[in-house]
Amino acid sequence: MEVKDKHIVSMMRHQGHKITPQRRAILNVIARSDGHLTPAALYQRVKQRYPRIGLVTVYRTLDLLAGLGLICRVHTDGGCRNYLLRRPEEHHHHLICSGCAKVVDLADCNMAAEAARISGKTGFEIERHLVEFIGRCSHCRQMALAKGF
Amino acid sequence: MEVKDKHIVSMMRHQGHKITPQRRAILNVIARSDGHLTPAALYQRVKQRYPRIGLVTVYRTLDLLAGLGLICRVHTDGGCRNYLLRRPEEHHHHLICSGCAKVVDLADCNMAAEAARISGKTGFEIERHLVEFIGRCSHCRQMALAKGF
DNA sequence: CTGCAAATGAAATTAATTTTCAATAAGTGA
DNA sequence: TCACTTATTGAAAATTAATTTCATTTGCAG
Repeated sequence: MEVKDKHIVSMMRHQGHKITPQRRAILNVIARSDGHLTPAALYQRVKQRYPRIGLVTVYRTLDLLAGLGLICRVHTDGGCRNYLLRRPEEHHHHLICSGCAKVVDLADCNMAAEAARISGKTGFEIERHLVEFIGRCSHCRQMALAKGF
Repeated sequence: MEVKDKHIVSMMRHQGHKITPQRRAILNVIARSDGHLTPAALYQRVKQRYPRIGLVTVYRTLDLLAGLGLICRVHTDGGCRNYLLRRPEEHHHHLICSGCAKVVDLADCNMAAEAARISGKTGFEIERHLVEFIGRCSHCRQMALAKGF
């Protein structure tokens, strides 16, 4: 049981969640993967070390871990299904309102220097990147003010 | 028919794809949305102006448009289902290998100044952001060299 | 050790996505 | 304008993904 695992376990306990062998098995597989996993992939892997596990437990545990901020989502393999028109032809970033879901395009990207720095540091050859900012637009902010929040 | 729509239509034609009224209707709805749309949401909206459309046509058209780079994906509403352990507790970015799917955490974020600049420019109050770099790790690059590519 | 409530998983259900295949129609060339 | 070819469509079916139901199990506090 690694230090990181122990930390996660104590965080879950602190939030009032029980530590079951299924949750340990799931956590183990996630922690030992150096890449990213879909629910189905995770289920296959967990089943090898804990064959009696149910798929629904995997989904539940992922939701729990995500809700507690103990796992991250990654987005780069094209499986996400939330779309908008590509308005600028050139490379751009997105600014998305958490209130009304409006998307603003941000055309001036200045990540080249950062990508080069990361490249030098990690040995990766960086092909592309994605950047999203999330916040409340001026309209949603005004609405919140008008409501007296 | 707006200029942008015309441009998209000619790109599709140039790639050998036919321009059907269904595709026009879908493109219209996407273009007029200032936010992002799931397949189901898009289908509901398209159906209002083109009631005979099939759901599968929506899926196919989205795949076509995404493949041609004419639409973008956005990721910030929590619906994406590709996970990895949250290794650094503090805020971090991800560097993902397009060859082996390995994920490297990038802990030093320097987007605060950029976020403030965007905030001043757009009136948004920015709450958070996400950044992913995609490229090939040194191992995959070596494998490609070893194969003679 | 006991009791309670959270957690589990099989089965069923719902939701999302894709395939099949007959019919339709976009677009080209004459 | 017409005929032809092949891409595209959509209903129905199928597959895959995700969630719910509910009886049973079990983690953990006292």
